[in-house]
Amino acid sequence: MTTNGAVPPARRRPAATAEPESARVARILRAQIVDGDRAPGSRLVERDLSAELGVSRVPVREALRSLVAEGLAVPRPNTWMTVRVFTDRDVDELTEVRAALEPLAVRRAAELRDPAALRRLRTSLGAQRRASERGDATAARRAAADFHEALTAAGGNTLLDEIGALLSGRMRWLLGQHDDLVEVYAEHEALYRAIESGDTTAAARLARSHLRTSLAARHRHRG
Amino acid sequence: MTTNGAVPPARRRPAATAEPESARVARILRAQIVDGDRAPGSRLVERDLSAELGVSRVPVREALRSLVAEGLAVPRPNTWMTVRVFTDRDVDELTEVRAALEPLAVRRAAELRDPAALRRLRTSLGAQRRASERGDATAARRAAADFHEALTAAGGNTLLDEIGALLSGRMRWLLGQHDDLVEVYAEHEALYRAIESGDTTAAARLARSHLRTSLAARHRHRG
DNA sequence: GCCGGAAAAATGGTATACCAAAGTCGGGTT
DNA sequence: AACCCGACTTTGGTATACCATTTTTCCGGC
Repeated sequence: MTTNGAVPPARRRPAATAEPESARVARILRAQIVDGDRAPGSRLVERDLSAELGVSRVPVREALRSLVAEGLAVPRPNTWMTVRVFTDRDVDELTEVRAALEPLAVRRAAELRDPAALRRLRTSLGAQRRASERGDATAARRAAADFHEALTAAGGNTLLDEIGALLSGRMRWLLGQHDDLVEVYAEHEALYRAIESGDTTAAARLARSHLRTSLAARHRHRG
Repeated sequence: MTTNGAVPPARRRPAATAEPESARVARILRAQIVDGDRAPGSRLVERDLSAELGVSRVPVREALRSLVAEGLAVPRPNTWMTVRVFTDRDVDELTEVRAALEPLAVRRAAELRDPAALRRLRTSLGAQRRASERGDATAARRAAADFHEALTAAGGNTLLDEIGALLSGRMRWLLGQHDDLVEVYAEHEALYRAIESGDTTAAARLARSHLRTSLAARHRHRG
């Protein structure tokens, strides 16, 4: 049911297979979900997605599993999955977990001050600044999410980073909910400076206040 | 290459399919790994496992993905996975994360005091007591791990519970490393009592000291 | 005997086709 | 209008085949 109706044995990727199809599919679907192209609650049907993306069911299955793990898709036994509908409670839970983990990661980052990690932080920070200056909300959100991922990575704790990956999808969705990009940027920059200067106390404190700010922004937006 | 050499079209599950095969396979492999039946570093080959467990490659793949997510298997691009070899650093990282999350879960559990959650805690606690009294180390470890999972669930935070599931495999492995079951049981019991009585402060404090104890036990064991 | 590289085997990734069980949905009945 | 039942849909599973890459084996040169 792919696009071929005449090609005999089918000649696929003639070149390098750097990234597995499943990863590519996951990336596409993830982007569509966090960008709102796929409405919360809408169906995610394996066969349909296979046809849409021109791959077989196998990689689609794998991709959907990943999305479930990231909390972006909700499976129901023997039926189609749906795009997750986030509730206020989900946000509260995410905030609670972030409040426990981010100060930890940030403190360790300020202790380590790993050059490569700092560089990565600077890169996403710069992208975020440029994007928010030219009013590109999507790019700014993406960069802000990148910054958060760079942050958990900078803590040097692989496990913490793994959990960060688990939270990544939710974070990107959350970032998509409020649009005070300038405020977010300012706080990220302050956070970066505290880390760069090795001020562990200030870094942890800023991480906590950053969390309060985003929570306040959300409440403001929802009345 | 399965086990059939004569069975014509193959007759599968004739009965209820309550649990997906992939989940069953994952459960089997997980148990084998944490119980040490599969040596750290040993190969996990899809085709071989398919044949061994009498299922096709698909559910085996899914199961292996789960194990990777739980940190019990390590994938290498385009080749077989291996059973994870845990290092001291892995333990330190796990401890760091647990130190951030468990006091949180335990404090919330003491606030909520949900009857069903308390019941579940009591159940695993009782199983742990009985197992350690009769010297059944494997059962005691299993019960101790169950207790920990019940603990994260008792916090009422779904996301926290999800992360708990992610750490579950590592936790079970870690529990398998030290054998002072009686000490672990005593601390779990104290923790339970603090939660049941709603003493949030004591609960959080006990969670932290429990962590210190298990870390000390490990150092003792490794000189 | 040892080393390095070519050939062979192993292995994951993907595609197709089918089947059975469970869930969904719509229409008819009361 | 609520309910029940049957047809359709969809997932989960199995079997088979093929390719590309990696791993292993083995053989000849040094």
